[in-house]
Amino acid sequence: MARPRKPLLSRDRIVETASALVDAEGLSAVSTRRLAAELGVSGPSLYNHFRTKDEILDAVADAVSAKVDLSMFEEGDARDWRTALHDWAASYRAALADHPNIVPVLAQGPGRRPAGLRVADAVFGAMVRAGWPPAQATYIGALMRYFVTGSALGSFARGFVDDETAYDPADYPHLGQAHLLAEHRQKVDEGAFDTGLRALLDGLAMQYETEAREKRARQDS
Amino acid sequence: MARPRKPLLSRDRIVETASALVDAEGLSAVSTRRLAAELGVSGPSLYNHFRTKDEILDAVADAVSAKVDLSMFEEGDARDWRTALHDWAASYRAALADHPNIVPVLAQGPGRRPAGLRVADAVFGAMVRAGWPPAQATYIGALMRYFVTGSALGSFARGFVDDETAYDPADYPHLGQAHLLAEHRQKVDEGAFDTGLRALLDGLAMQYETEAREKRARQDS
DNA sequence: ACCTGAACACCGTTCAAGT
DNA sequence: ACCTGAACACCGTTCAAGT
Repeated sequence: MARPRKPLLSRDRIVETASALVDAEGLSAVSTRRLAAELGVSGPSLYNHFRTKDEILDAVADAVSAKVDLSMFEEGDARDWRTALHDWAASYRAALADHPNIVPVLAQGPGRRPAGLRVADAVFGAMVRAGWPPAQATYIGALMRYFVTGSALGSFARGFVDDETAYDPADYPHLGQAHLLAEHRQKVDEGAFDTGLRALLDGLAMQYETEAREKRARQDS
Repeated sequence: MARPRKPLLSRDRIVETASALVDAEGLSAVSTRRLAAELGVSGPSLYNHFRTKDEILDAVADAVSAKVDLSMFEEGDARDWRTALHDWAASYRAALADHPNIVPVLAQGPGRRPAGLRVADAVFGAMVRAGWPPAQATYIGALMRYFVTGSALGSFARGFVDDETAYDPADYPHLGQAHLLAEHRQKVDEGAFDTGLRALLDGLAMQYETEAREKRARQDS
């Protein structure tokens, strides 16, 4: 066969197929041979388009980052910083929840992934524009990512086992209902996420007020 | 050689050696053959002590969970829930920071790992005792874990590249200083963690006060 | 019970060969 | 430029054989 006159592969087609495979069967199902088979080519062909398998997975992760809504951070948007942060976090979480198997890659940080960097850039810029000092704006981008990726990676309920015998009351006196969590997992995950997000935003608002008060005091003196 | 009269291996020795290997060279350095070589045996020997390689990594992760301080959640401890949560989060984060390479395993949730379950049990029990409704206590255990594991996994600064050319100002207008982050990474990570933890605890304290007020109102009527 | 070597069905990646 | 098969140096795991 050798070289076809029209390329069989493209970066986009590889990423699409890899994404579908990750979603359907998990990260561990992605081997270069398996992915190539899915694409109708032989394993080494992929290396004409990506340098390593990790680069392919990075591209899959970045495609998820690209789906995160950033419109609330645009200059003209009417939302205040707190609402913007809330809406962004919700969109971020929804994007990860749609593709939970790739979250371990995403959670490591943006690295060189363009969409991941775009997210970091947008939130930092918007927080500075809203009056946060640059150092605090950096912290906010980081801590929000901690929380959102942590929640997507370690889905609380999925992290417990659906097996009553796993939780001996002698060992874990308070976990009597833990095996039920798998049942309610969606409710628990949502409740924990909403509670945590509200707490974070309430707490940040308090710090913002404190800073504003101090700034006014400095100007008055 | 065959069977020696005194076993060459034990679960503890395997976990210790695997931990050292993970710390020194990362998760990907742990293959059953490599680990066995490190222990002076052949690869399949490990299967007399663990059913799978994943079970070994789970045990390595659980050894880290076992180092998390839980004394603040004991019945006799004088710390209030907010201080307890703060001190626990700090100890949790320190334990993970000592062994960053195993965090991806830990972040997936406690599963069947005894020390991980003990942590979940302790925080849930203490929050209920402090007056939180059980559903909220569950959420608190979950959201704190989201934040702590998220921060350990996705160390913000490590997630950026130490390379100025990676951040074209045309693409990322606000990331001009991003390549400097690697330098300050410890400061950024600590600042983001401290800021986020304080915000979370401030926000939770607000919710606690609201609940307490509502409870008083119900009792007065 | 606990170790061994051989074997099975895989991996990621390189490379010369083909068009 | 873009695909191929062959090859290299690995994997996790099973299993019969040894004591």
